[in-house]
Amino acid sequence: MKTYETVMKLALERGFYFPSCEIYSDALAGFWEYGPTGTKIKNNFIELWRRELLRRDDMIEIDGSQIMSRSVFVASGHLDNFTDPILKCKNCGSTFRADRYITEKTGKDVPELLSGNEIDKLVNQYNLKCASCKGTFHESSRFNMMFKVEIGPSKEEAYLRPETCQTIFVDFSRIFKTMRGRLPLAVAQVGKSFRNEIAPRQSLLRLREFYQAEIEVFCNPNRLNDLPKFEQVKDTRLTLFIDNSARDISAQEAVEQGLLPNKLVAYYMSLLAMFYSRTGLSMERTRFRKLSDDEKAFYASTAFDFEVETSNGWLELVACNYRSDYDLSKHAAISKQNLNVIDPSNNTKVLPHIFELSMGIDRSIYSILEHSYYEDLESDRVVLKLVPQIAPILVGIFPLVTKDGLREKAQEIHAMLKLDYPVFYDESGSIGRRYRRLEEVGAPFALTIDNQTMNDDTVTIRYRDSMKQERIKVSDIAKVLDTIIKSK
RNA sequence: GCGACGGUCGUCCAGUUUGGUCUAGGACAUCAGAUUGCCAAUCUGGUAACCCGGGUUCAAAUCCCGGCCGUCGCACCA
Repeated sequence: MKTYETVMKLALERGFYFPSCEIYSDALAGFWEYGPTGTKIKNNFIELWRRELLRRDDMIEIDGSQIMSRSVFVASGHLDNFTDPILKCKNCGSTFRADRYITEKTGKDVPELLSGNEIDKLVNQYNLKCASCKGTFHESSRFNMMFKVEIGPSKEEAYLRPETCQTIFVDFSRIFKTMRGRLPLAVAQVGKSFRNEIAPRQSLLRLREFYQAEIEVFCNPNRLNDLPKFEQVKDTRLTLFIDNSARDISAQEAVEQGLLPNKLVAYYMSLLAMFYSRTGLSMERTRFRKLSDDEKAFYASTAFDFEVETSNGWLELVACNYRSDYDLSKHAAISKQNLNVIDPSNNTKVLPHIFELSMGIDRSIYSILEHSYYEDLESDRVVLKLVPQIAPILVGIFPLVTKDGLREKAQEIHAMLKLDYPVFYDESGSIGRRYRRLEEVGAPFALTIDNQTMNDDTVTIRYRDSMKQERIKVSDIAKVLDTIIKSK
């Protein structure tokens, strides 16, 4: 059974990921490290993302700061909207989201942005008590999910970014000019974001410090259906989950039937689906779920979550948000910069709208591991069926025995390949044991150097999933590996 | 953040009820040597742990208190 526990166990045993600072007893929840194997998988995932999304669509990529000034988050709305009013019980310490709690108890609609004084007044007026123990509340306070940092000796107020996209927004003007941009322009970034989660849980699934890969598509809102390259993806099958029912539909039909608002949104959602299908996720266990109004982020006008089914239920991997001009208009207003650009197709000035694909990398890695985990009961083995592009090791190189010159021959082949391919040399233990160890970390191939190698310069290549073996020439190894890696 | 339960080698578990025999044991994994040589073979030897801090006691893995972490439930999830 592929469960969270079995994947977690493998991750700990094989160095995929593990808790941060674990040798100290005051290690904090919500922080995890990628070990050597996990780092390779993560890097491979990001490289595949670059290949299948950025290069395919000629996107540009930046790498921005993680600490950003206060004004950025005034403009983005995070200082207001990212802050929850909290009621804390004096007696048992239970905390409640103040606005929702008051609404729930009194039936009154309470705006989220109510001041602390007004909240305390309502609490007194209705004589609200703690739901757990009937205790009285402290004065209401605010909890901000952003990590605040102090810069320099004057302790200038700044924040760790809670989403990577803000750097793309604030850099937009310069990027557009220096890169001779034209709408639609997709700008991508991979990096860390930070959120002070109240209850981080389940290792990579809810972290306080986590990786995002975000793509922000700047577009002319009047030309969302003027997108010739949509032709390339119009037949892509998408699973749309709307109003509690799933439908499998082509990108073109989805636009025609109004399930997706326009070609631009459909185009990028199609690219995203194509990318994930290459990571080894089981696509029949994924869907784009349309968010209802009360689920949407405060900046989104249309929102789909790309979700994957795991042993814990459906998990959000990617937020696909049509953010309209929310971000650029706010940044333009607060920074007093003009962020309009010219659309040369009709020489009009526009403030671009933004459609974003905001991917959670850590969750994606976990989901790929879980979907790849396979217990082969017949052969009594655990196999991680990672695709070659994601696997931390592409091929293991094993001398069948260490005598008769086989060790030296194997080391020679290893040296020949190691600069160009992720290979792994191993001569310890029986050959079967080495195969087992290799497939447990998802390596799809093994090359075995045997006595015949010494006579005719061929090796066996063993396929992880079928356990079948073939002989290939040593001089052909690179060609065979290239074919595998570069397969479409 | 609240509540319940839990935390012992890399992993899984025994030991805690009833403090002493625990100098903490086993299995798997791992390392070295021997032997074998195409699917986790065998033998020998080794490395390796009581979450942290305080308390009770002649004596603490074991009892008590606090912290941290984990699982689950509630709440939260921009």
